Amino acid sequence: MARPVPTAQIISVIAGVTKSTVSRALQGDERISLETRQRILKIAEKVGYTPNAVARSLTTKQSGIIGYAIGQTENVFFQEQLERISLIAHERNARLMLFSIPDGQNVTDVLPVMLQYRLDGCIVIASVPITAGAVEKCMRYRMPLVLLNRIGPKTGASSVLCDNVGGARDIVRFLLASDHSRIAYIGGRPGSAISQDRERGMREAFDTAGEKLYDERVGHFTFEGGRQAARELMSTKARPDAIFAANDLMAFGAIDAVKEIGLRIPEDVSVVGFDGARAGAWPAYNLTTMVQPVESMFTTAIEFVERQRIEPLRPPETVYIAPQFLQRGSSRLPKARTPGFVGSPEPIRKKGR
Amino acid sequence: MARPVPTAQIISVIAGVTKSTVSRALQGDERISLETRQRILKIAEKVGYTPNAVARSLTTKQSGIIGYAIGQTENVFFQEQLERISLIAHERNARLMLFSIPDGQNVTDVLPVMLQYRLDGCIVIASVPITAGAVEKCMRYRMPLVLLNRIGPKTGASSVLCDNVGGARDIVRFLLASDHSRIAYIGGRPGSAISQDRERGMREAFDTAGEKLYDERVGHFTFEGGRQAARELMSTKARPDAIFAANDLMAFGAIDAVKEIGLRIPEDVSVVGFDGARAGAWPAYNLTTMVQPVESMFTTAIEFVERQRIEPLRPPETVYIAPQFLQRGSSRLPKARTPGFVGSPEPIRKKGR
DNA sequence: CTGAAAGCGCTTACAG
DNA sequence: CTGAAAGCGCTTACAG
Repeated sequence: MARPVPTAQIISVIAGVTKSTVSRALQGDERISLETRQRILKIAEKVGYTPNAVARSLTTKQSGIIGYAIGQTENVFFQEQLERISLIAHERNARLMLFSIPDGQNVTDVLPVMLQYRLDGCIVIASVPITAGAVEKCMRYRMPLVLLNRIGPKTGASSVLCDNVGGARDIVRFLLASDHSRIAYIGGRPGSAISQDRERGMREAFDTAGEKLYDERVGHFTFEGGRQAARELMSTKARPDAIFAANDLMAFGAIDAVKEIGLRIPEDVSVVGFDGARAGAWPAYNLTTMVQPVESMFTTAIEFVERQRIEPLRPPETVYIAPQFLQRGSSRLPKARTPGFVGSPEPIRKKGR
Repeated sequence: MARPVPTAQIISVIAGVTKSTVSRALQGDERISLETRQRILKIAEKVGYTPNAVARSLTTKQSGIIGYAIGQTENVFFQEQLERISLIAHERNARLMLFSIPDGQNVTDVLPVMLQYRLDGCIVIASVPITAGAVEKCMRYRMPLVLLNRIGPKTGASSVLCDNVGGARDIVRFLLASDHSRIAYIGGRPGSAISQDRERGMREAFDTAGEKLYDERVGHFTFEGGRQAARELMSTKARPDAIFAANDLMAFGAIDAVKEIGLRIPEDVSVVGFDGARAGAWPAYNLTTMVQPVESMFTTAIEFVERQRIEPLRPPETVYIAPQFLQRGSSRLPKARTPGFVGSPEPIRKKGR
């Protein structure tokens, strides 16, 4: 009943070999005779042996655990993806340890715990503040750090970004190509890197096209922010005929605001977001958006952790991955197919900027 | 530059004591003289020492890690809460290791990994299937198992549940008290425990009141299911004047369906959900709902893990925690305040049923 | 093909 | 008040 949890030691006794042999056999080491290996496997199976990962970690100096730091943000996009992300990690033989950073705190506050567990690395989403000191400490402890959607302070951390600049640019190009002439923009949190990148892409697209942004507001990436912004935008005499919100959450708020005023989407105004949040698929929103390539972003992040672990002197890397345009019903179709605009570019990767 | 990660060993050398003393000093052991303790603390600080939790786990046989198994469900309610949940865990000095169970798999499929890490326990949300075999294996490995929102197979796992029966009952009572006479119900996934509990509460309330359920459909807990169900319900000659959906996601779908038909909420029909999902706060939904007491549910789950670890022979426990009614705009107000209905019961706990 | 030994970095009875 | 020693359950050069 209360029999002890089986160890390699007891298997070795049963098999009449040493635990070295058991350890090797369990790892499928070819140097152990097939006969012995099979015998040991069988015994392990029978006693219900499960290797102790803690002990293994101690000797191999690999925990097999990657930290994943999420922030207390209202924009739950990356939380929505968590099951996917966790699955991707497990497929790559990594476990995810979750760290939730409360508002007002930053990575430094949980760093001690991360370090204690000797994590193989840590992935930090954009909404979590990080300091140069934290990056340095991670380097000292050789814990690879991968930042999502932003470049870190000091060059000690790798970065995996959605191509926010390019994505925003494509959205504006799409809106222009679909005969919108009064395009308004709702920006995110002014300080944030994502916000700045998306805004830059947006402006570049207008410049390139020789067109002008019609109006703009700041929505702080929140639902209410987007709602309020849209309310203001739509209350002018000559209303915009398109709203590009820097994230989906604000776009949802904007759509609700537009409907509250009694206007129709997309007949009176097109609304486009950025992210690919779930609720965008709901009929109430049916949101045209630029989908972040979560799958490849996360796979890449884990690869970065892995590489850095194997090759500690390898310099940190940065990669941009193209988002995918998803056209739904919240935006007007182009009157005529404009060959200039490519709807859904292949998700290509580009190094550097 | 490439200086090694400091250990208790090197601190002991610097301090001129043994590592036993260092270990004790760092734990604040009163038996070590204050002078020595402070000296060691200072040195630890200076060299940037971080204890190795892996090594500690090996000796203490406590990993400090709790598994958290989530399913591949469309209903992201518990995913939305993940940052809260992770925070609660950290506050109680536990780390969360995430396990994502793909559709069609169950806990058994990830159990080996959970066991390998010698988790202090594992919390499993209701959407993840679990077998009696898995429960047994956890017991053999003395890994406490806590099930959320359902009772496990065999009595080897503890359970923490939202009082789904009582919550559903209160919703029906509320609807009856607010002068609805044709109340329809959209059920969840027929096989699921949550679904059955909520349905039972619903029926009990009608029986007790001597009233009858007007109509019903099955929505499988999905957005589309709720939408389709509502579409059908509302296309009858004498439409329901209230819809109670067994979860918020279906309620969202139902609301969209109702609006698509051109009807108003709550004037033409009240819609009430169950869960307390974020989107319920958005103006598009503004959903009256029964909020699951996530905070206390999770705190309790961690406490259960903790207790069972300390006292392995302690029998598994089951607790029901009252949800909290949240009235928003999707439901009609009672014509007259009915003293019979208590809107927001205090979140009380009751043992057993 | 297998074993004996050392070691990973801690903690904790047992002494003194 | 502190130390010497054993042990947690593995892995992995080094031998043979």
